[in-house]
Amino acid sequence: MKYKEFKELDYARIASEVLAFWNENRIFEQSVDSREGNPSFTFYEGPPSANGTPGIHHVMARTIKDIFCRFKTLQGYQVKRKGGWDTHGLPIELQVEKELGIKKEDIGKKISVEEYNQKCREAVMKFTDQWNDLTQKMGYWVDLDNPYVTYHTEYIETLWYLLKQLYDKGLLYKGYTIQPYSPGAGTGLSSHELNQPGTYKDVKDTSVVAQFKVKRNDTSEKLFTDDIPLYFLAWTTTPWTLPANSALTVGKDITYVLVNSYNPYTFLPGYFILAKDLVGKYFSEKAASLSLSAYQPGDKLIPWKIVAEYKGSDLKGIEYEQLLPYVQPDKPAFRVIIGDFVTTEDGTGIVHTSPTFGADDFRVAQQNDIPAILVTDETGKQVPIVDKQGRFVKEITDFAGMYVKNYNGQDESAPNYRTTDVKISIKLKEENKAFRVEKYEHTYPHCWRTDKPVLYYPLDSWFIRTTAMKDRLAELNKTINWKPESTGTGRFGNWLENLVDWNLSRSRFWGTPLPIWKTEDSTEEICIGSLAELEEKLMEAVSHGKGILTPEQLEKNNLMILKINQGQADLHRPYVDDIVLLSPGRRPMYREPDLIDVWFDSGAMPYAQWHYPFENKDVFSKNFPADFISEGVDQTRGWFFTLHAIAGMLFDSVAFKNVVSTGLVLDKNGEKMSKRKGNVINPFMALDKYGPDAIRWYMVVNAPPWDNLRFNLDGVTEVQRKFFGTLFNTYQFYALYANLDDFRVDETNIIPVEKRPEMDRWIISVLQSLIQEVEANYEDYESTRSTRAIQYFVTEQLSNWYVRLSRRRFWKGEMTEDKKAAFETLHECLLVVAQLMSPVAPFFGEWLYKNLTDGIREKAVANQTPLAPVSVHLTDWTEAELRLIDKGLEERMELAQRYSSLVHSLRKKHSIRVRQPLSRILIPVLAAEDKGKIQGVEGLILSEVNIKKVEYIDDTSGLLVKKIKPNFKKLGKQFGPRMKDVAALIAALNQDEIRALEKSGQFPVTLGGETLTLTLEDVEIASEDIPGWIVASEDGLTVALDVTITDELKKEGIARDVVNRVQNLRKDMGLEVQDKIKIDVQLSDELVNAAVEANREYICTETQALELNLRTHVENAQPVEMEDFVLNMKIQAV
RNA sequence: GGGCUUGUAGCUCAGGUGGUUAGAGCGCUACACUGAUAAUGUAGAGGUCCGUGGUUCGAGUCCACGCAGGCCCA
Repeated sequence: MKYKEFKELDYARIASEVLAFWNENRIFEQSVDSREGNPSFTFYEGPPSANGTPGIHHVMARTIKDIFCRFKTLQGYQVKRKGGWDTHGLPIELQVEKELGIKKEDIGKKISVEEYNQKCREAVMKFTDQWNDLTQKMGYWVDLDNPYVTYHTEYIETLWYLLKQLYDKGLLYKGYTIQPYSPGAGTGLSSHELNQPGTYKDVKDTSVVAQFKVKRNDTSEKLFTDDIPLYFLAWTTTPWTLPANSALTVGKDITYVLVNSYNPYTFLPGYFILAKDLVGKYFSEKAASLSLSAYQPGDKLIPWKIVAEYKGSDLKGIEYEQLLPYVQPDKPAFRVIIGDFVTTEDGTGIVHTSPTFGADDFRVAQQNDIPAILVTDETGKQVPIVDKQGRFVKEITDFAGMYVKNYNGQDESAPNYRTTDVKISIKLKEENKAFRVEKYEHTYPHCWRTDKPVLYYPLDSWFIRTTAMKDRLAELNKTINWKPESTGTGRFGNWLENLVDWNLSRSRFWGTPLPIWKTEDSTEEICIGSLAELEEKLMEAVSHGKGILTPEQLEKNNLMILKINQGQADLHRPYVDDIVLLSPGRRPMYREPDLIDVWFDSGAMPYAQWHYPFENKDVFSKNFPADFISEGVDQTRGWFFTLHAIAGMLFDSVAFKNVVSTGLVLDKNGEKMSKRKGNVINPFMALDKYGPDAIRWYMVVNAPPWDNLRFNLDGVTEVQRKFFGTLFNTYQFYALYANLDDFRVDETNIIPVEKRPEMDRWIISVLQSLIQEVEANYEDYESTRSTRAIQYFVTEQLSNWYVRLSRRRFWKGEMTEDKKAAFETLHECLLVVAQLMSPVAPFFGEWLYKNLTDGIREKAVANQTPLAPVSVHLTDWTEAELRLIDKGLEERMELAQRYSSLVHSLRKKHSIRVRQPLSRILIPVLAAEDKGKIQGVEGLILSEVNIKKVEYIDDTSGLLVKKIKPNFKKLGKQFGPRMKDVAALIAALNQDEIRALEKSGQFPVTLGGETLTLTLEDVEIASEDIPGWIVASEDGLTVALDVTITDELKKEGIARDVVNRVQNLRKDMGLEVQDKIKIDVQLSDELVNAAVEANREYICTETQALELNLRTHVENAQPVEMEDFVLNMKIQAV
């Protein structure tokens, strides 16, 4: 059986053939099954949502996932990869709304919740086919036959189990969150709704700089100098929130000043505290020089003076008197706290903080244990001082019942119309509590349905008390290996440090319902943790509920019991909403209407994918935590966090040990891909046109995966040409000559590496180093470094050096030991490359492996050798054989490459073509060992650059001109500031002095009267010149070339030219490599004739010519352009 | 506004712990080489290493402050 040869490299064909092979032989399944009993390597698949079409960035993310799973499989681990689908959530709901042409409030009215959810269920798997197609075509191995699906009842049951665990630990509670709220519409607004065009409008609001009077006590005493009162100045554009003030927030590093002046409305004296940068806004420059004591009430210019300066951190903890004391909080409040959101852009640098009416305020208050100002409503609930219609509650006596904004449609143009903000401002002015009141124009969000300003308002929500476990979560995070590290320590770590409770509630329809039932007065509640528990409670409700529950409720409960028994329970809305349970006090309990955040769904996949703990306990325990996960960096606070939080809180464990967060895929100009810009790259087109391997390889080799990738199809073409093209050609070369010789590698009869020629030992040595490097980098999740190393090896070392210099060995003569060694060496290199590359380029790696080994499979199977597996993905990782690494040899080969390059450059400079042989080069050697090294590769250099011999010249020849340079690294440390002088001294040494230094190893110099002894280590000496020769020199290597062309050399050059032209003619005639020919040359001038005559044998062997005749006239001869003449010749096949 | 991140040739990227001519590939120009090659070699053109300060004998590299892009969050 011959090695397969190919006309051209057809990426798409390779991909489709290999894919068919995998599917037919279930290679993926085998790659998992064949590792049964081995240690497992656990990977978690972050579930994609199949309601959208996959993009090119999914190819990126999945390539990274695939690489390490395949690599670990090669290493012998069993790597199960359960696929999954994320099926709940807002994007799906919005898409369905759009399809049906309805809005959120229509659900339950125009369409029943039941029908609506049915639509969502259908929509969510809409593009599953496309996703499966992509998975196949890109070669992503993941188990899609048994995926986990987040809307399945088993999945939800596990979620309920987990929620109940949290509930029982006291980590699930109901509280407030600040959300945009429209009193007019009576509903909260999602960020999506807030981003509708036209919601942000320019409005003029009354803004107030309020005076908060400092309480004089131990903490604040340092600020006082006399008995004049001190005030914090804080600015707000929403004066109606001032009765709800419970703290003032300052910036830690902002500078504040204490200004002595007077209130412009009451003319009373005071010290005012505000940010230094903003003094000019409130105190006139013209008044700065006026005397404070000369001030008369009513004066236009109010004198002022800065008397002290503080950092924000100095002010922390200082207490002040409540500004509008209508409602008292239940905990200590009214003090200065530190917040990261304070600026000195506008206002006073001190932020009025009311936890009920601002998200920042709420968060910073929570972090500092500042209570909100709340009142108790008629049902006994704690509520804010503004009700859901937008009116002040009765406790705000002076303003009770007033709308904080114009929500009741008052005529604003009426002559005595005053906004509530204005009324509050007047009160503050009168009470010496306002320092400035003015209109302020700014943009503010408005409800897109009512056109009224939005309020930021606290709404009921369920929270997971992540703050309770904050420290533990941060600690666990430190044990995770993040790639890149900064995402873990910075983006994720910093965020964990400032963690707030996880708001779990969503007021939607399609999602996992919160399994909590409550009595109407909230005094009794229950959290359900399993179907069994639900059934038990249902039975209880049914058997004791007569007369308490309505007949309809009882019937629905019965229906649910039936469904549970039939294994057909649907835990979605509206069915769960129909369930009414009984409390221990025998009162009806209704479900809390919220759904949970979809991120909880996906964060719970380690447990829910196995329906833990109801099933698969053993599978779970073997596969938790994950060894490896990978997703986009935008998941840091999404999936990465929810995985981490749930595992940390419930299992006191990390959820994953290694994580690669990938960057974004941008277009070639670094812009985000978007349909609008039309710069989106269709992944299916890209995979079809360029093949999956080139796309995958490009994505990895181009830049580390955590950097953003500028996806440029030209780059893919380059990878095709440069890497795959070269590798393909190298294989083709091997196949061509192996087939000619009918050669086949026999694993049981291989020439030991030690017995192969130096060239072979070199590439084998380099290959072992490559294996080490690639393995270490894969281990470290540095796939980019692995691919770069492989690419360098293939293009530079294997193809461009080993094959290029070894070609003759492959096509010359009969099968000899040397030829066999060459075949075996090249085979070995290609085989290892096939395996090393296979995690990244799984199709091409497979193709290469099979082409190299299919012909010897039977024998390999019979002998149970390493090549027995039918697929590269079933092979065992090739271990680097350290004994085969010969660093000395690698170093020598590098010398050969560098010297060759230098000689090439000399030839170029003097326009002497490489086919023209030259007699000699001179290489200066300063040390005997250098000479030895070069001699080892002398032959290679000579044949590469077409030179007859090397002559070495050493120091004693006296021919060398040397250059000396200080060793800055060493001397710099020693001499520091005097380094420049030392450098000058060294540069000034003459040839004799350098020689003296070299000879004795030391040389005295004087620096500023001090005698120093220079040693050889203090300097670098190189020979740079040989007088009278043409010389090239680079990085310490020097070579000189003798450019004399004797007649003899000239003739040889002509002969080589003849060979070249004959070869070209053969090619043109379409002859095969092994075809024999006959050459007739028409006599020409004497030199040419002599050249052909003298090199007859050489020409014949090179060109496979059986005879070469010089004739005075050749019929039908072809004129052939030579260097500086035309030769007529004829070639015939024989 | 905050956290993280990026900025080096026309393009894509390398440049441990600071050390004296800042590199590679692609692209461009010219010449050469080639019986595996869609390759390859040599040379040329192409750099304010984002800017400004600082530390240092010495900064692409360290520090500070900016500028510009990106992501996440407000």
